[in-house]
Amino acid sequence: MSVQAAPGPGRKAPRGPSCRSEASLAPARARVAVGHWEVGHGAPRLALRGMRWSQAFIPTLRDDPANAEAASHRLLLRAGFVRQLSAGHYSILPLGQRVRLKIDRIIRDEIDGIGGQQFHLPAMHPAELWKKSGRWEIMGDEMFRLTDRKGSENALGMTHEEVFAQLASEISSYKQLPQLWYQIQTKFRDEPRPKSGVLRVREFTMKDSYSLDLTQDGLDAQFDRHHAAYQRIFGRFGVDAVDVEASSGAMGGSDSIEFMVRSDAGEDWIVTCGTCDYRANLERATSRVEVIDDPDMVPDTERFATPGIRTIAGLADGFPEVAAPDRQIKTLVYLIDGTFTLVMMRGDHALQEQKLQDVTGGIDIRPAQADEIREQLGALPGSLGAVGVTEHPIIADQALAGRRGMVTGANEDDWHLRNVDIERDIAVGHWADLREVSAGEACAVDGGELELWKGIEVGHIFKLGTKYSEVMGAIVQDENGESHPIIMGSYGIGLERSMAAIVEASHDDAGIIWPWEVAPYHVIVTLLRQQDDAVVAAGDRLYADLTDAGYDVLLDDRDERPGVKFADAELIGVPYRVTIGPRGLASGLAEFTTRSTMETIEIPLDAVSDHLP
RNA sequence: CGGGACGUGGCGCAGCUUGGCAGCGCGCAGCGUUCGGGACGCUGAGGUCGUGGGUUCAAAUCCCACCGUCCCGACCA
Repeated sequence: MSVQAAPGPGRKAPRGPSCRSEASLAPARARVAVGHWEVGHGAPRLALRGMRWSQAFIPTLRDDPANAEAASHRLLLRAGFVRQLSAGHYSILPLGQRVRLKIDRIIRDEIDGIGGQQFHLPAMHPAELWKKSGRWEIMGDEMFRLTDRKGSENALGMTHEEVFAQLASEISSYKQLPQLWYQIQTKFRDEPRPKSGVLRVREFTMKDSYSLDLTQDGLDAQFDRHHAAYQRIFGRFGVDAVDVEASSGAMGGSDSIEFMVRSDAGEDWIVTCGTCDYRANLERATSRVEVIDDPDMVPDTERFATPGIRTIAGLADGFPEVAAPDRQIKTLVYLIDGTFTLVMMRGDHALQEQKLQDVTGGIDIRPAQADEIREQLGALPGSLGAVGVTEHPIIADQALAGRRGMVTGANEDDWHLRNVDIERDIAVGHWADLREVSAGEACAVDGGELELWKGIEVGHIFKLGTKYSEVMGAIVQDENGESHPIIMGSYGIGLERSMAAIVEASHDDAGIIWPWEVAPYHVIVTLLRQQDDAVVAAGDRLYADLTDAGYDVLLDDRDERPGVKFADAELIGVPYRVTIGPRGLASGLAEFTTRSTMETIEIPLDAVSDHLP
């Protein structure tokens, strides 16, 4: 049995002998509603209030929905936590909302705990604001834009640096700093491809905080406090969120740390060392490159015919003595904001495009097309090289520094050059780390073996600097009367994504296993034999007592067979189940089942709360 | 944006090749039997077959266009 109709307003308890239960429940509910809603820092429990399943809208599905690949997608759908409205837009159902509220409150608890002040900013922003920061153009198609009746352009906020920085322009003295501002708001991003249920969507809730400081030291301190708060937050979510070095991407900024939950449903690759604590996003990760023995001196470069050869492997096969892959220069061509740019990698190394974007500061980066390359260089990919090229910028990966005796394309199809001495023969404009790390390589820190795994980004903190405060005029005077732009930091956590990450990390074949602090209910009281007055009475009493004690309790009072109730309880993932049936009740006993282990013990009915956290 | 698949009661699907009463399982409603791991019987309710156009006596089925959804890739605070 699964789909339950929502009760109409004022509808009474289900049929059956429940007058007594209503009487006993009423005072408990009223007290819970006012007594447990407000939660201070370090509150032991985040209680909401109880519910009878017979009146709840918990549309569980008996079968797996089609079109749901990721475990979190499948389970959140099947267990009745979310429903899809359209691609990238999900309705959060009551169970999901309870989890989200708990996530929300844990976040507020911890951010308030480091001095955060909560705001609520508009989701829709005037275009001018984004034009001022330059991001009206930078954000491109990823920003939802709309025109109002007056013809004014607007955007749906993807993030709120601009709005907060504009508010910060009202601060004029160092005496008002530092500040920590945050909000929990809906963000809109026109993702080209929403996927994996609630993991990658176009409309989602984010906690975004912004630190405002006079000095770099102040920023560092707030950054570190956030780092610690995030570790506490994800700890309370019950997930292992690994903090990794990251690229700050299009946001600019320096230090950047992402919090990643390991999952194959994730979309980021993370590199970790097996023997030390080095860990980084693949977009940023480095590794130790073995030194290649080069000749001290090489003769002048020399053309040689390479008919039909277009690949690193082909050249290495054809000329094994001179053109091993680590002796070749791979020349890639990119258009970086329209500038035709040569990018050189060692033949056996791969380019990490995000690194290229980070070092060039480019916004629009794409590989050049064959015809564009032929027009500029006179040859097609497979025969390209940078020797003698002076009219285009050349960026080289640092693994090529100082190399001699290299082979590269001659910018003429079917011809290559040998004896290339990079410093001597190529006008490298910029050296940088551009190489993508592979699994099994040696850690740059201690030489340990690097591992690659997929993760879900649930949080990201980074140091913004003064970019937004400068454009928005958030300038303060220090104690000497000198003006300084406020130094900002930016810190985000995705709420629904966190909910999905928790499910990814905590489920089994039967369903979700909610960690205690984020569980929609702490306990489910499962009644067997709905017709048995004694069972109903005992259930009502336990429900009232536990609710009274501050637990979130779901009373499964549905007239269903036991198998259905057990299966549903496991599916929605309530941490503890208390089963009351006529068999045990005769001797005052109930069954107590722990969802995570599925262990069941018999305990006295009046001792249930002794077994709860 | 490129490649692939799909769109038929709430969910999962068949029917389309070969045009002719819109079906099945689950779920839902009523009655009865049952009741500690997704019961059973009987009786019912529920569908613009994604949308628009075309072909035809007749379209879920054939043709065209569009829309939507999912998967892979590109993309991506």
